[in-house]
Amino acid sequence: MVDTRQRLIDGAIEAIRTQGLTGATARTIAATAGVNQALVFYHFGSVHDLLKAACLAATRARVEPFARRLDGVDDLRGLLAVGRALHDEEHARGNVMVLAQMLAGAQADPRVADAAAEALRLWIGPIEHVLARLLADSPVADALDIPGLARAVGAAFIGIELYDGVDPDGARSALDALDRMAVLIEVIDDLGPVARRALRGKVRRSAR
Amino acid sequence: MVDTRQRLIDGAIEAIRTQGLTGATARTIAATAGVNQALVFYHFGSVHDLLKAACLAATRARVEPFARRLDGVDDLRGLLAVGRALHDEEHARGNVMVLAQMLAGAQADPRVADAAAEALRLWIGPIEHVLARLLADSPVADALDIPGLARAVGAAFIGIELYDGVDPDGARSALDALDRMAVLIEVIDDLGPVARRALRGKVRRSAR
DNA sequence: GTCTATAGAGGGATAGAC
DNA sequence: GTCTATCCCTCTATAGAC
Repeated sequence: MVDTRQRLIDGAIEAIRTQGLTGATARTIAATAGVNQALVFYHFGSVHDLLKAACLAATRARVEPFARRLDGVDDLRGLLAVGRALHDEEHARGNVMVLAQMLAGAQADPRVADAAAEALRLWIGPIEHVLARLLADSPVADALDIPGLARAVGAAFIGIELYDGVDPDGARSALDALDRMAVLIEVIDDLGPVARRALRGKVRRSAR
Repeated sequence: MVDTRQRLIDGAIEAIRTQGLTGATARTIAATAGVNQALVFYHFGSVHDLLKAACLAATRARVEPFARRLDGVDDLRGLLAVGRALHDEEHARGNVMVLAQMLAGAQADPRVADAAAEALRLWIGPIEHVLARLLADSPVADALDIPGLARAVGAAFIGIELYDGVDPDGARSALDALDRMAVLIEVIDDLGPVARRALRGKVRRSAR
C-alpha cells in the first residue's frame, strides 16, 4: 500500500493534466488517486494546498535530472536539442501543463500564485545557469541580458505548451523555427576572428 | 440604454480579466455587466458560447489597429518597439489575459478550444506578415522559418503575460532581454557588405 | 426582452464512527 | 488514518410571469 499523501499528489497532477485546474476538485483527485475524498482535507487541509504541494513536488522531481543533462551541454545547438527533447518528454508527462494551469489559475487566485511562481523559478534557474556558461566568451554576450533571456525562454515554453493544446501543428512549427534560429547563432559564433572582433565592437557601442 | 448583448460581452471580458476563467460564471458576468443572470442564456444559449463570443470580439477589435501600426514599421527594432508598446497596452486592457485564460481552459474543454485557436491565429497573422516583409532581403532570412517564428512570438507573448501575473519583475526583465536581442540583430544587419555576403553563404550552407 | 424562482448537479469542508 | 454521511454553498440552465 503506497503512501496516501503521495497518491493524492500523483492524483492531483493527473487530474490537472487531463481536466485542467477547474476539473481538479477534491472528488476527482481522490477518484484518480483511488482514495477517499475526505483524505484530501485530512492530509492537506484544503484543495488549494494540495494543488500547491503537487505542483512543487512534480516540478522538483523533474528539474533535477533536467539540470544534470544541461551540465553536459557545450554549445547552443546542444542546448536547444535538450530543450526540444525536454519539451517532448514533459509534454508527454504533463508537467508543463500542470505549471501552465497553475499560472493561469494564479492570475485570479493569490492562494496558488506563490507556488506557481516558485515552480517557474525552479525551471528558470538551470536555464540561466547554462546560458551564462555557454555565452561567457561569445561576442554576443555583451549585448544580451542572460537572466532576462532565461526568463523569456521559460515563459515561451509555457506559451508553446498552451498553444500545443489548441493547435499542435502550429506549436510544432514554432519549435522548429526556434531550432532554425540556433543555426543562425551558430553561424555568428563561427565567424572568423576579424568579423568576430568587429561584431564585438559594434555590440559594445550599441549596448547602452 | 446600451445593447445588452454588448454589455454581456464586455462583462465577460472584465470577469475573465479580474477573476480568471473559473470566476467567469453566469452570475459574476451578469453582475459585472449590470444585467440579469438569465439574460446570459437568452442571448448566448450558454456561458461557454458567451465566453467564445467575448474572446473573439475582444481580439478582433484589438488586432485591426495593431495590424495598422505594424504597417508603419520598417525595421526590426521598430517592430520590437511596437511589440513592447502592444504588450503594455493590452496588458492594461486585459486582452492578452483573456486569451491566456481561454487557452488554459481550452486544454480540457473542447467547447472553447476553437475560439481560443481562432483568436490566437488572428494575432499571429499580422506578426507573420510584418516579419516576412522586414526580413525579405536580410541575410538571415534563409535560415529562418517565418511562419513558425511568428507562432513562437505569439506563444511567447502569452507565456510572458502569465509570468507577469506571478512575478512582474521577472516578466519585465524577460521583455527587456528581448529588446536587447534586437540590438544584436540590428548589428548583424549593419555588418558591411563583405561580412554580409559571408554570413549569407554560411547560412545557406547550414540551412538544411 | 427582461425578470423571479427554482430545479438539479456538483463543489468544499466537517463531524463523528471505526 | 480512513471511512460514511451530511451541511451549505454556488453553479448552469429552464419555466413561466410580466
